[in-house]
Amino acid sequence: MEKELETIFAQQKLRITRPRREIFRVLQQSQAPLSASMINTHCTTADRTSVYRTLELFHRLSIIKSVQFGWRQRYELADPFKIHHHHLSCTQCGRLIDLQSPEIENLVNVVASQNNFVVTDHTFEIRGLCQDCR
Amino acid sequence: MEKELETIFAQQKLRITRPRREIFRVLQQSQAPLSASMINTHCTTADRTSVYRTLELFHRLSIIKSVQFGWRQRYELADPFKIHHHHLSCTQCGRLIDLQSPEIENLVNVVASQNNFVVTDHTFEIRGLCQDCR
DNA sequence: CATCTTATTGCAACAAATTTGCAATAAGAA
DNA sequence: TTCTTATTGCAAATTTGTTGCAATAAGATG
Repeated sequence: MEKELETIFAQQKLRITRPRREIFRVLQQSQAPLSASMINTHCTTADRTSVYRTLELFHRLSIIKSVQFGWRQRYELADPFKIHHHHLSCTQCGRLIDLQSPEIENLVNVVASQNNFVVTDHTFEIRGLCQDCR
Repeated sequence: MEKELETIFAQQKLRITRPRREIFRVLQQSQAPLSASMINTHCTTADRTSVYRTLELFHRLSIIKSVQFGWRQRYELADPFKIHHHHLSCTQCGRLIDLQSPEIENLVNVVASQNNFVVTDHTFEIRGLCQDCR
């Protein structure tokens, strides 16, 4: 996947730098989505400022996507860098269940073409109470 | 819909106050989702603090929901107060197209019951380039 | 309608999160 | 190895979000 990163960067005169590598790795090694400040604390070398700037860059390049996490937002790697999935999220205990569904992928395409949209990404998330908390 | 508000509040010893009314109205009159600070500037009487507190309260009561808007998150009225819908969002120009789809609603229920989940809310969002920006 | 209880507000002071300007640094092309 | 310039780190400024608390005002009650 570092391979893919290089490809993306190569073109638009962007450089693969140490902070960018580190932030990417942090995101990659995390199971759950992370908030900006969590990413911060996981980065030993990259400066706070770089984290924010990199996060925005990654988002613009669709390398990461942001997802709802409780009342706030967090980030995780996007499609080509992670197996595409969605979330079932328990509002009580915070549990996050990954979910894959061909039907959704399908629906995305149908809806998009109906609206003349070129899809780059999508999000599907169900919030509620999990088995244990219901 | 003010009617519904009253019903919700009546029970749990909550009061319908001026700031709460104002914030609700601001949300109601807005086409697009608003950020906390946008809501702030639209409120003439309610204090910043009240806005934050009210937003959290409304969220807990499922009166509003938060949605992705570009890189950040914004709020809009939830189901009973607005027709349930999803978003097609253009990453280029920021355009937001409302979308309704019975299939999604359906899928939500199927997936949820497969996982023993009690659904309280869900999000579906497609990001990409709109007709004009593609 | 006056009164009483207490949920809610506004404010001021904090604390945390995010942004900006800029000189120093280091990718990566030549 | 050199050179260009994208990117970084740092310090300072802003913007966002939070907390404690006395003052206020919903709305229940008589």
